[in-house]
Amino acid sequence: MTGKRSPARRPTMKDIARRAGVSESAVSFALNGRPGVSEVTRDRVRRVAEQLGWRPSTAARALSGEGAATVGFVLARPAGTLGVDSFFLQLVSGIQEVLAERHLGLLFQIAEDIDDECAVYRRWWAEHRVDGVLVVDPRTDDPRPGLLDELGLPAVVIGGAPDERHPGLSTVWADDAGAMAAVVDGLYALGHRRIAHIAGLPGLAHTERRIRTLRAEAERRGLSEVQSVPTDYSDEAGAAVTRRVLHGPAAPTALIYDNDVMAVAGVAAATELGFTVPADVSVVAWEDSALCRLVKPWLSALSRDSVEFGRTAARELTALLDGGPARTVRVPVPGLIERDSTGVARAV
Amino acid sequence: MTGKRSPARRPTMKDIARRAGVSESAVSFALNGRPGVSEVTRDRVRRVAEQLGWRPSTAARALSGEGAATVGFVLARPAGTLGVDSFFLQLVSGIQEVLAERHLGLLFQIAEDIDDECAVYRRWWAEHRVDGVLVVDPRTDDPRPGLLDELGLPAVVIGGAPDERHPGLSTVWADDAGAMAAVVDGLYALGHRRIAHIAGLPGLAHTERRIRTLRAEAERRGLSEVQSVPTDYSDEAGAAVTRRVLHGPAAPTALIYDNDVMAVAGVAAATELGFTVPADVSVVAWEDSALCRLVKPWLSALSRDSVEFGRTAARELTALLDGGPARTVRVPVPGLIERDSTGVARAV
DNA sequence: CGAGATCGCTAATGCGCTTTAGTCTGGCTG
DNA sequence: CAGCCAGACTAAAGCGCATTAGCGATCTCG
Repeated sequence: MTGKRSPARRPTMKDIARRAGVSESAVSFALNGRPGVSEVTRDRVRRVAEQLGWRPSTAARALSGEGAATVGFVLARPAGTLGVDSFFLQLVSGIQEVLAERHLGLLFQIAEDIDDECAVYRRWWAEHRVDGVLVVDPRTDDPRPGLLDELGLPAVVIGGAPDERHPGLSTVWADDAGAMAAVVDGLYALGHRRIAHIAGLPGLAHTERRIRTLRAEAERRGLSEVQSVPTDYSDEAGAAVTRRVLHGPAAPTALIYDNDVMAVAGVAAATELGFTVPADVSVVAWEDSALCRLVKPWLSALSRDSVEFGRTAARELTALLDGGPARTVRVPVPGLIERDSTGVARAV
Repeated sequence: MTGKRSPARRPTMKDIARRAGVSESAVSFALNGRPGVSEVTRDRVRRVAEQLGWRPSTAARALSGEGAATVGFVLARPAGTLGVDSFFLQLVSGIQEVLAERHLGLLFQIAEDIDDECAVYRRWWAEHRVDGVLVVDPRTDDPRPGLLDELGLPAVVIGGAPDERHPGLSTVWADDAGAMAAVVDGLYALGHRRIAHIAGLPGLAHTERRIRTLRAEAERRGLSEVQSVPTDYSDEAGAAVTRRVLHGPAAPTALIYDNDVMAVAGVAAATELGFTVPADVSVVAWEDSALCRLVKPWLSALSRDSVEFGRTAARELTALLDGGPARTVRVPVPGLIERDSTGVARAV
């Protein structure tokens, strides 16, 4: 009879205690660096632990009040728009890097929508699963900060503007208002006066922020033919909106897309309509990726270091878990990489 | 003095017991559907639990032998090639769907390389963090199945051919040998006799399988000018290899790319060299995605349902966790979606 | 009608760890 | 030399849950 699984019992502190000839408490003291044991004993215990390949059971640790050594990350996006941009994997990659150093786990979950996401937080909290969470895609009028405050779950909001109503949360964000201003500056300098902004999901804080900033920048320069059109980030939407705005006599001469996928789809759509990029219309993608250099012409894009963004967020969260104060930190404004899709505006 | 965080204590079974006027054990019996309490009491307890918003502490559960209610997923790929294809997020999305139903958490980690990945498994096991794991990117001569067997950690290998040496592991895979045969069939029928296969990472089981199958198919038809070139999946490699194989007098008339990104990069490279797709050279991408319809010409691609793939894998793992036997299940062979990048071979 | 089975429930134990409250020894002080 | 105290360590309790043993009360059947 072969057993179901080879047992391979994991060593516990009791095993260490026995082998080292001390009590379990001594082992605990020794391994956690607290006073109560002599240095000699501490060393011996450490050696035995290492030799046995001992690692603390997170379950037991969590149960005795130490926290779960895990942070949570929920992604609430329509299933269709999931794999399209590379931003999230890069972000997660950066997050991981920092968490791994401290042996913190990352509990990952995909949710249907924001209510579902809130339910996940509640469950995680009740189940004692996570010590803190990373929140992405902050919205205008977002229910999550309030909930997390209420639950007392440490959290850092990624990509949101600081929210003074929830001083318990940290925020890590890039000033896309500044980036938008820079883009408009550049386009204006090239002679563009009619600009369309194919925006992302309405309701997302940064979408609204970009739209607001664009409007403000336009007003500041007396441009009246500037518009923002929200989408769902999909390539279909990008193409459809492109066709729509390009239709008619006073078509924009510059298009700003809120992600790379839409930009690529938009270029294809524009080309089909007989527009040449950048001769007839300039294109800027808000998010750089391999994609931007996979198509012709190469896309000018706003580039940021998403991995570093993730690292920063994770660092803020660990600081919070260590009992530090909530902070608001700004990561560098995305920079415009000028490639082949932007040029001097066609003479009207 | 405002406390650091609002306490918001989570309810425990003791609270329920008190409110329902029964013992803790009765509560446990009631809530877990085991015999030992009357239906009346069970209902009452359930109601109280719900009203209190009680959820079992996974820590406590895990400690009392029930497992951690979590499965692990490690991604070991070079950081650069991380966000490029949409396969993983879709896979994870499918996995989630199944896990969420059973309230299983997904612990996600990115590793440097396969040794690092093994270390992660060891740690997870020792820390009692996961009940099972999902393994991707199986390799020829893979150390992971052996390790997982040794640790007694239930696991399902995603995308690997069945491995009779480790009967404890389940396997979920698509028969890409069959798919490759179908692709070659199609290309052959279109008159293609010289085919280049821009393959993925060498050492990955499915890369080797595809290469082997292609060779076999070529031999079967007496084609001598068929080659496979392994790459690192990056767009740069895709472009570089494309330029290389297209150079010279007997250039292939058909190119098979092991992912969508390389295919797109390859088309761009070929176009630069003066080749027209599909007039001069046909292109097939092994992995369909939005990307394939973002470029001109639209790419013919092998399409599979990655989300369903993930679902299937997760289902197998949960079956394993329930004590079921290890199984090998095949998901449907990817189907060739013929779009605009494949055509009749140019007359030689 | 009494012995055993069954039901509905409670008390107690253990999972692996942290932490508090001791215990004991040796050295130091007055 | 009694009295104290610091240092090194142990004993025990508790975290939230599952589980086993146990205990009356009711039921069943010979």
